[in-house]
Amino acid sequence: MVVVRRKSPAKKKTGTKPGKERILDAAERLFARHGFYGISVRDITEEAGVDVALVSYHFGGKRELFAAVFQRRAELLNPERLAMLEEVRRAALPGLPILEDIVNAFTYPLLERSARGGPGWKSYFALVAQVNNSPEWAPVLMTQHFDPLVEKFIAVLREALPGCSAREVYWGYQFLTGALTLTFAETGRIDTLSGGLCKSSDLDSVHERLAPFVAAGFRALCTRSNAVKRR
Amino acid sequence: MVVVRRKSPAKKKTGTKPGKERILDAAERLFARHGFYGISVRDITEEAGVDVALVSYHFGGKRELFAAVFQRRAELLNPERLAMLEEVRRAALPGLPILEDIVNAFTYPLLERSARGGPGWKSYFALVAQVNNSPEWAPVLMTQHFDPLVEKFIAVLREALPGCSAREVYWGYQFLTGALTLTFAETGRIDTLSGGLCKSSDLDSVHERLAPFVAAGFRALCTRSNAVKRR
DNA sequence: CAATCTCTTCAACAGTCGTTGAGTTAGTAT
DNA sequence: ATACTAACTCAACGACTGTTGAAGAGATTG
Repeated sequence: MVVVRRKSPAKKKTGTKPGKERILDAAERLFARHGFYGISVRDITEEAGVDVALVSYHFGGKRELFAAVFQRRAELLNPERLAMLEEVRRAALPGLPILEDIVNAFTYPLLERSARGGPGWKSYFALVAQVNNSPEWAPVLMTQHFDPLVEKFIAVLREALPGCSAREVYWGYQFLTGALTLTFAETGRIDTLSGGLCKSSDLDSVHERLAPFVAAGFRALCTRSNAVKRR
Repeated sequence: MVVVRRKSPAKKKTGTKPGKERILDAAERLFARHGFYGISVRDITEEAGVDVALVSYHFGGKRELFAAVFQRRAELLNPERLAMLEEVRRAALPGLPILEDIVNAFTYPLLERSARGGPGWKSYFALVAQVNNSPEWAPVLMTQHFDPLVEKFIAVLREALPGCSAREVYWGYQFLTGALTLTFAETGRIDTLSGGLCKSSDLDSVHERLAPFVAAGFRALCTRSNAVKRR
């Protein structure tokens, strides 16, 4: 990528964060926009105001830095999502939770942080969007950091959809995660398409709409599969 | 990326295609997997069995090659999608087309070619998936090559959803395109998640399910927005 | 004090990057 | 035959790539 290079060596910026964290923050921002190969370690360390060699020192190499960026916030996120899922389940006892609440437990902690968690979270979810759609990275990073949680969600979804075949639930989950991650990419396309009526960054609007949309979709898949069976 | 380099200059492969087309084919395959920055022009020309300089000669540069790859099949695709949309509209006269048929006109030409159009088409849609989720490329390439068609689809969707506010339709379209493009990425994640029950490459399964899912989602958005208004 | 440790800087490495200009080939038009 | 052109090869350009080893700074520990 084209980046204006500082002529004099970039000294530490105003912040007093240690170099390791500054590198993670800068890498998050830049990887989110241009992907793993679109950014050099020098782009990152100059943005962070530290020496190039620190990437190898702290992380071992560029790939490991990428993995560390991906891991950092996943570890903060997943316990909260799991707790919210359990809470939804508990609150519905002795009955079963409704679909909309399950979907919300899956999406709300993400949408909330992307909307109001600060620029770091915003970048992070844009990065997740790219990784999730990459044949090269998704099988490694998404599977490693998110699949254990996803399996739990799908188990609860299946509980809430008795009589619905497992395949329908898996495909429904695929559509859900596709809709969600494109939202996180915030490419601004819906802004221009709608002539400014909708804004990519308006994640509250997404939060209002995604659960009803997806829940209705799940129910349609189930009635469809039952109709096919009945034939 | 790591690629085994041929020591002796790679001569033309068995095919007799002209170099320009061979470059487009190779670039499509490699860009789809590793993105624009993840592939060098030498990776491409060696895969194509032609000289490095031919990229600059035929296309002007690497970026222009990327744009040409993206454009080539978009031009073949969009007329067919538009014709199918018009056909759905005409067949419903004097009434309005049903949602499922509109969604199918949008998705079927894509899913059909990705499933049975050959490896070139498969790579192409995987590339579209990555571009659509990239803040760097989507505003340029997606907007340029697909937005005129998308606007027509959204216009017909609004006809078929009378009384539904425009914002709901735009958000519904966003969820649709997110679900669709993640499908095209074929990352294999649903395969491992489902323990082999579902396969990323099984686009017929997607074709059966996407229209019912999305149509139900659209309807849910509309009833939701009307419920909010009525308050 | 000296020893040790972590964090950081600096300079340099071998290799790869996209692009270019000059030259070759082959086919067509004049 | 000559001239022209499009398609292609070859060698090289300067810039940038990720990584490394040696050295230094500063705090902590013995």
